[in-house]
Amino acid sequence: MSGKRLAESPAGPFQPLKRVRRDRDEVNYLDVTNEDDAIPPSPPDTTLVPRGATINFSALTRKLAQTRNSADSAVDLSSLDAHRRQQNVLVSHIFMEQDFSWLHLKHDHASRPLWISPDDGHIILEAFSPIAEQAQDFLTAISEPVSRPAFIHEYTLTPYSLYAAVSVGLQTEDIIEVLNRLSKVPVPDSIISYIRDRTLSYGKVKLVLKHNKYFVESSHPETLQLLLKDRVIREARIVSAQTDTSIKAATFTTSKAPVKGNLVIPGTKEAEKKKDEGSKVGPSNTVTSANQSDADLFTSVVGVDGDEIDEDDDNVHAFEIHDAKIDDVKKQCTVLDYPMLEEYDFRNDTVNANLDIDLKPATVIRPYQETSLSKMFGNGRARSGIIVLPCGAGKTLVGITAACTIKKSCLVLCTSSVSVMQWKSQFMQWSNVTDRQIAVFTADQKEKFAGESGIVVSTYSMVANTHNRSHESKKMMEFLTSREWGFMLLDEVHVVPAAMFRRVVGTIKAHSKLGLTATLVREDDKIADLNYMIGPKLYEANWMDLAAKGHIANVQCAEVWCPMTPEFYREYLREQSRKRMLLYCMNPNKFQACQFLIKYHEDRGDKIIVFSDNVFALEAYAKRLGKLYIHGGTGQVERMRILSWFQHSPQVNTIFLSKVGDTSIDLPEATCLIQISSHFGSRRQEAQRLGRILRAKRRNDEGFNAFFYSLVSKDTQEMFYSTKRQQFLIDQGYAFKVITHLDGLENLPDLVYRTKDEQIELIQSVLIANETDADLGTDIRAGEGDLAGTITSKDFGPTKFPGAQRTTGSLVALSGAQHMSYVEQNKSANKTLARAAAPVPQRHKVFTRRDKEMAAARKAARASGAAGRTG
DNA sequence: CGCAAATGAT
DNA sequence: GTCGTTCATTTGCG
Repeated sequence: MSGKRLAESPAGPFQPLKRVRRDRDEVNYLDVTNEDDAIPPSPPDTTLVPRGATINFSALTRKLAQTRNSADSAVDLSSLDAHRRQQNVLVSHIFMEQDFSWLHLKHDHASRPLWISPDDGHIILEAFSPIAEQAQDFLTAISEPVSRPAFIHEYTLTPYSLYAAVSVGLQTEDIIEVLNRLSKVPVPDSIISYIRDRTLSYGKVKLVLKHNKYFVESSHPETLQLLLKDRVIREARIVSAQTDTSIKAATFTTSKAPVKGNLVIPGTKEAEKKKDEGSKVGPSNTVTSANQSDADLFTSVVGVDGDEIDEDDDNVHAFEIHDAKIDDVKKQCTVLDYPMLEEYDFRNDTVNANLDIDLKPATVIRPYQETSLSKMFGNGRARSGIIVLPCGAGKTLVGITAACTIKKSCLVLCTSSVSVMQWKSQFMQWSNVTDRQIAVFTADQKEKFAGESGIVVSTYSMVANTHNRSHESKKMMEFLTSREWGFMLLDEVHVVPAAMFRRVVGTIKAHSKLGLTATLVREDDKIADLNYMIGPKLYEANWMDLAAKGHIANVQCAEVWCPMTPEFYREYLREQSRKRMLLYCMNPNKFQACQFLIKYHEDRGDKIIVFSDNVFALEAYAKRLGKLYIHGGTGQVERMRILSWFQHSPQVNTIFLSKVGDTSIDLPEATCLIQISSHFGSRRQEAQRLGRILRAKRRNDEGFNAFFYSLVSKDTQEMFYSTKRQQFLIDQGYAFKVITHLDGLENLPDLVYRTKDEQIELIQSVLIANETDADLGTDIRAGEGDLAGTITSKDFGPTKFPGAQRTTGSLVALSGAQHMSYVEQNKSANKTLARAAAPVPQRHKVFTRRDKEMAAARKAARASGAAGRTG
């Protein structure tokens, strides 16, 4: 089935090849294989890789991921030869275009896991290598992961990734050295000079706050000299009395380079040890577990002693600059290709009051959380930067731990007010922060913390908003902007590059910033801006690794191809693009597939979330299948009620969600996710949705899986979008299966839209709804309140409205009293509800109440007719 | 509570 | 490759 997909993708991944070194041909390839350290003829068949490791790795690795499932079953030992031949045929034409076979393999290349492309700095990691995990640690530090499916990982060296590498303390020559040790071929000169060039200028300059003064700091005085040649930077400099008296004007203040010292990140094993040892504190340069693991990497992989890679110069040099000109200097440094790292020497900050918080004793953080934090606090200061962890992997706890390490005033920003509340409660849960120390700042609540220092949790829009501010907000904003913050925590940091939100970075004075996100991708090109706005990416977890270690769920991904029924496809071809969407969403085959999957997983005991971007489709599906749903129009109270039913009641196992589910709703545990409408190709959204089922609880059970289905109508635009959306997940190593037939679907009792008549009815309702929505739109909504297309989930629960009058009105509208065009559609909707309600053996009280209300409503409607609506 | 306006992501 | 629609969020006001 995957094969079919391959065949159908028009261009395939192999088409857009760069035409490099066309003169290369078979001869060169043979030259290499004839060397004494020729590749062994037996598996693992690395012989394929050197020729395949040419270009367009992304496409290749992605395709490998997609075909992995079929390949796995197809390849056993007996057919390995056939498989290899097949692979050769598949990729052989590539070598005509580009060939690196002139690179000399080291004699022991088999034990080294890396291939490095001389052209573009792409690095291929053999993930099946025994030292792959250590190599991966190193690669994540120095390069960007491009694609990480099961066996072959691809990384790329970029200026920013090297910037990040330097910022976590790696030195230029060490990077080259380790790379060389891991590589099957000597690191190409082009790559060496690339690394030297970039690391020479990047990460050499730091912005440090010391005793409430800003310093531009560097280990290299000549770099500071260079920067001072720039007018903007020169004018920002404060020439202190001390330097004035010295003979040379260009002398900088000099001090010992900082070491991590006895800084202990709370919640780590180190912290435990400290507690046990009591007062016994080692020498200032204690080796932490994080340092230890780094050392392990270098010694085991590289064979270099830890001492050798220590910083060669212990002195740092600095000049002071004006507080007010920080932004200018930062910008200018970026322009000059010397982006500044921001570091906060919080332990020596005596000006800003300490905040007395700590993690609760019982709180222990996970290894990868510790690793990410060790990147941040590696040298005893707080580095600004971004940490990327999948949803459900405990981003919040990382942020809280960071705050508890810095122990200064802290500002937390998130996207929605729901998140604000969650952050506050998480702070209360994991740390010993008191109610007086933590305050929230939203439209509803405008608090200030008591005392010198504290935590404020707010939203981006609250801080970014410039006009139309209420009096209270103005006062609060003055409070926020007037003081210095030790730590700014940016939740969902990928939103910050947006025009409005990026203002907050400028308006708030924070000494260190930490951005958290699960998906560091945007569909525009603004994501790179984060490098200078917040800082480099300090750590990015590999989803597959976390899943393998049981921290997040193991997810089975599948794309279900639903053929369009002839009637729907005819209309699809005829309609304009806007209505097309609705048609392929409402495809009866998709409807049935959805019903089948829900039934199947409910029987297994799964909790199921169904996503639909399209609200009309969302409501239609939910009503037809008799499930609860939430969309943007659903009130806050209603949402909470439905979510808690979903969480606690064994009768409510499926809910339907619109885009609201993407962010800001803290969804309870779910183990199965179905997408019925995902028409725009947003990788972030797809990843975020998948993240909804990653939260691990029962995940340590052997063989426990979560399920992710994408329902796609065949031969429509959806196919294109679906592929685009999946890219992020495929790069994370997820394999999508393609399902074209659901076994047993035909035999499902109560299968919806089984007959042609019902399908015709559906298509008519779709077309009519489309028109009426466009024509009547707001008029009807305003006049009738709850029209068929606009009612929300409140109709399923106890109604919020005081009298039965309103309920009656909405149901009369539902049954289509006012427009003939609604009759067919809504009669069927009512029938559906009634039918779906009846056969369920154990009724939740929600439904019994609803049944009663509906019965009463019908009775009232019969008795009073349309007149009843006027109330 | 409902509305409008602004903004964001696609 | 680009264009634009829709649905979501936030805020303050009446």
